[in-house]
Amino acid sequence: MVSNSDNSNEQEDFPQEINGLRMTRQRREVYRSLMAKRVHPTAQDVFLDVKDKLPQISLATVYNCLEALTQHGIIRQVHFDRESCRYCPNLHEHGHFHDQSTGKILDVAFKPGIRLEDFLDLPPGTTVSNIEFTLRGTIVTH
Amino acid sequence: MVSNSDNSNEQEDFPQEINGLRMTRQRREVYRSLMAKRVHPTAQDVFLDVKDKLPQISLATVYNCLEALTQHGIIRQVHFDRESCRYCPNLHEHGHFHDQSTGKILDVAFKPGIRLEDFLDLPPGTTVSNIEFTLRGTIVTH
DNA sequence: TCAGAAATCAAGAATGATTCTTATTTTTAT
DNA sequence: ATAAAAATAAGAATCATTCTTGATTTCTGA
Repeated sequence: MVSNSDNSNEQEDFPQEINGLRMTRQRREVYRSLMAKRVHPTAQDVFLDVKDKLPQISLATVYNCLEALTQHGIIRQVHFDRESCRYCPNLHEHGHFHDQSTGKILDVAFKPGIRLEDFLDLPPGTTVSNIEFTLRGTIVTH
Repeated sequence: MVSNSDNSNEQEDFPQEINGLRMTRQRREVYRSLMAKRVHPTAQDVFLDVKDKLPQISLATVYNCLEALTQHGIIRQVHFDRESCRYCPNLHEHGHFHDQSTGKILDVAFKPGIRLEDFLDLPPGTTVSNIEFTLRGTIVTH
């Protein structure tokens, strides 16, 4: 492995730790890539992007980093059917719209103040810990 | 292959065709299984269940049947993260709740008359062709 | 009714995203 | 500075799903 000894000191403008997760060189670049592009990339996409900065990084490490970031609540996974998992650094509760004409994936916010019970018939006693809301369609601009 | 010559006549109480899809012996049993149990089974689950009636059926055929039924709008796929795909014969617009204490998956109806724009900030010009709404959590019964 | 065409099926191989394993390197705590 | 713990790279393994192929069944039109 190439020397990583400057790992923790290189980036003075970046926290050493987020939500209790140590920001290693690899995790930092993976997170940076997600924040900079915001295109809901797959692990493969992130891998290719981060390679410019860290040419020796492996795909397995990208998966490890994405998993660690997800487990610590720093990013979220986004699933469309059983396609490759995508990642999103937007932590606000929101859904995702896949525009089938452009292929782009957009964040879709919930109306402010709305609660699940306002639009869903949930069984009584339900506690929801995780929500995934995905839409497909097209956008007509004129 | 075991003779299938009684294929189309065996079930007099079952339509020969649904939404333009010919109901073969295999498709009929797959669909029957989904309708009878309503537990959102995986392809593997359906395979094991249908084997009682059609011992010679293959997993690939179950996948083919589920795909054909899905393509003809007779059933729907249900996805939780990247777990095995599950299948649902309820065609009403609805979401799915995975109860993490029991492992059960429940259909969750939308409030009657509600529209997406009522609770979502969709970009103008959006046409939604497909919705997937999945929740995880627990239910407290007392 | 019968022959050829089209559709369906079974079985197993192939695919592809993700996870796992292991050896190495880096970081942390003493 | 050193031993223990954590993280990484590389490639093998896994597993749901799809694909391929040859056999079987169903359909269509003489």
